[in-house]
This record gives sequence, structure tokens and C-alpha cells, in this order.
Amino acid sequence: MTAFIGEFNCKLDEKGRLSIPSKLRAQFPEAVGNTLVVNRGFEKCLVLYTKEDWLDETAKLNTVDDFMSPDIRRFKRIFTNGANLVQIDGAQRILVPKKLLEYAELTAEVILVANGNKIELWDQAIYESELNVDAAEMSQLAQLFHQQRNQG
Amino acid sequence: MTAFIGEFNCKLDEKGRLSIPSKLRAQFPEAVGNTLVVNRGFEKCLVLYTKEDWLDETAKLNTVDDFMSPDIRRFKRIFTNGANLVQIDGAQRILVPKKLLEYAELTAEVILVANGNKIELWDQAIYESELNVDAAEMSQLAQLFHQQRNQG
DNA sequence: TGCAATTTCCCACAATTTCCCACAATCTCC
DNA sequence: GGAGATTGTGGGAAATTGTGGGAAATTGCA
Repeated sequence: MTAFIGEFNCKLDEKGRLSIPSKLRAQFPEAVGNTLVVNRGFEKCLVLYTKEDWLDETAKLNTVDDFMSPDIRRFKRIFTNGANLVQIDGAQRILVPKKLLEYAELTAEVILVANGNKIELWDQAIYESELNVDAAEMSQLAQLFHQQRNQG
Repeated sequence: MTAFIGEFNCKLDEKGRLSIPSKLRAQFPEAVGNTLVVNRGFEKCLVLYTKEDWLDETAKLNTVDDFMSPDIRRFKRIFTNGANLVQIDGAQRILVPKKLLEYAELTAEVILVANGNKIELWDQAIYESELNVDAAEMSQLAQLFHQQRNQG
């Protein structure tokens, strides 16, 4: 599994192209080639995976048979909906599908945030408000994380 | 097994023709040729398979013997009976049989969603409501998935 | 057999995507 | 700090794709 590190400011041009900062590009394993997968995130953001990591994610889903139940089918759909292949062009850019741009309300200023094997894409303004927590709230969140972690 | 990736907006024209986005077409193994199989989905949608994957599906059905029960025979019959061969034409379109269009209530705006080795076809409005979950429901679905997965 | 409906095979235009180049900004190394 | 290399940004133009419709060929039905 890939583990990306870093946070980057990027610009989206009028054609919906987003250039991948070279610092990030350099972290891609060579095998990635030029193909990535973008999908909707749970929050108002998009998520970028290498194709391999995406297939790993979905392979998990496919261990459960569709005949099982409507809820299983629904869960799989919700999880995978929106996924799209994108190609990196000669100038290290990807063309983000319009639908997804709208979903995440991406305009000109985009923030890329590495997060494990995922890279999140946020509209700058939305990202800032997402990060806007005070110390008390942060410590509460940490507590919650700790609890859930021990529950499994 | 093929694993398709992507979600696409497509238009169905007045003749019932649906064009296959080139991004999706490019994912078909070459051996596919121009023949696909459409069938009813369990939900109000249609499902598109490569001919090979369809044969795998039906092979799965035949692992349970017809002698078993009337319900088994009935299930197999209903499942198989909606299946139709369709040809991809020169403009990368397929002609979706009317009966199936009616079944899935497809009108002009259709969404193609890859789901493992299947491609689902949804009416846009219906698809959106299928995907519309709140956080509570989602976590319930995730739990269910987790259980089923461990049961096998 | 003849009519109506469907399907296939064309062509054509509009929209999108890709490919390419060029310049500006930034970084690196001396 | 400065010069060259690299990276980021923008846009033009060609190629590809999506969409629609006309008309011939085929099918099904009466």
C-alpha cells in the first residue's frame, strides 16, 4: 500500500484540469503509470487513489455476493459510486470529471491532502472551515477516536 | 473476471439507443467483440455483462440443482428470462430492448455505474434516491456488510 | 403478400478531450 | 544573487466522441 505525505495548494484551470505537484508525483510508485482513480469522499471533497489501491479497496467489497441482500448491494453501490479513471497528461495534470467538481464544489483554489493511501481534494474555503476546530473540540474528537479504536 | 471502474452520464435517444462512453468501452477486454448481455437488475435498474461474465453468472445458477425445489426453478427462470444479447453499433451504442427500458423506467438521462464485473444502468432520478443515505443508515449498512462478510 | 414497425447502417454536426506548444513562476545550485 | 533547469499555467488546434436523424433493409404480423 502506498502512503502519501503532504498538503499542497493547486489550481484548477477552466477546463477542469488539476496539476499534480511534482512533490506528490514523486511519491507515486513507478508502477502507477498514468492512471489514477477519483471518487467522491464522504465529506464534501474528492478522493484520489492509485488504481491498484482502488482495486484493493473494491476487492474487499466483492468478497460478499450480490445475491446476499438488497442492503449489501446498496452498500457496495454507495461505496463505489462516483469512481472514475483519470489519466495524467504530459503536463502532470488530471482532468477531473465535471460531476465530481460540482459535488465537491471545487473552483480555482484546491488543496490536496495526502492521507494514507488516499489523497483528498478540497476546495480551499471548505477545507479551512473543516479544519477550524478549537482545542476543546479537538480533544473531544481524540477521545472519541480512542474509544472507537478500542472497541474495534 | 473483469473489474470495471467508473460512473457515467449517458443519454438514451428516442430509438432506445444508449451510447457506451469511450472510457468504459476502453475497459472491455478485446475478446468481448461487439456482443454484450443486458438483464434486469434486482433493483429497478438493468445490468450489462460481457458475454463471458454472463456465462459465468449462469454457471453459478447451475451449481444448484433444479430438482431442489420449485422456487429454485422459478428463481432461475425469472433471472434468466430477462437476459438479452445486444450488439454494439458503429457509433458505440447498444439498442436496449423496450421491455427492459420499461422495467427500469429509463428515460433520457441514464447513469452507467461499474460494479465489479457488472455495469448497472439506472434512471438518473432513481439512482440518486438509491444513493441518498444519511450517516446513521450508512453505518448500519457497513455493520451489516461486516457481519455478512464474516459469515461467508 | 403487403403493411407497419423495428433495426441497421449511414452521415453530419456539436461538444469534449487530447495533444501540443509557449510563457511565467519557482526552485536549485553555484 | 543570478543563471539555468524544472514546474505550473494557459490556451490553440486537431482528433475523438457523443448525439441526432434519414433512409434502406429486415422482421413480424395480419
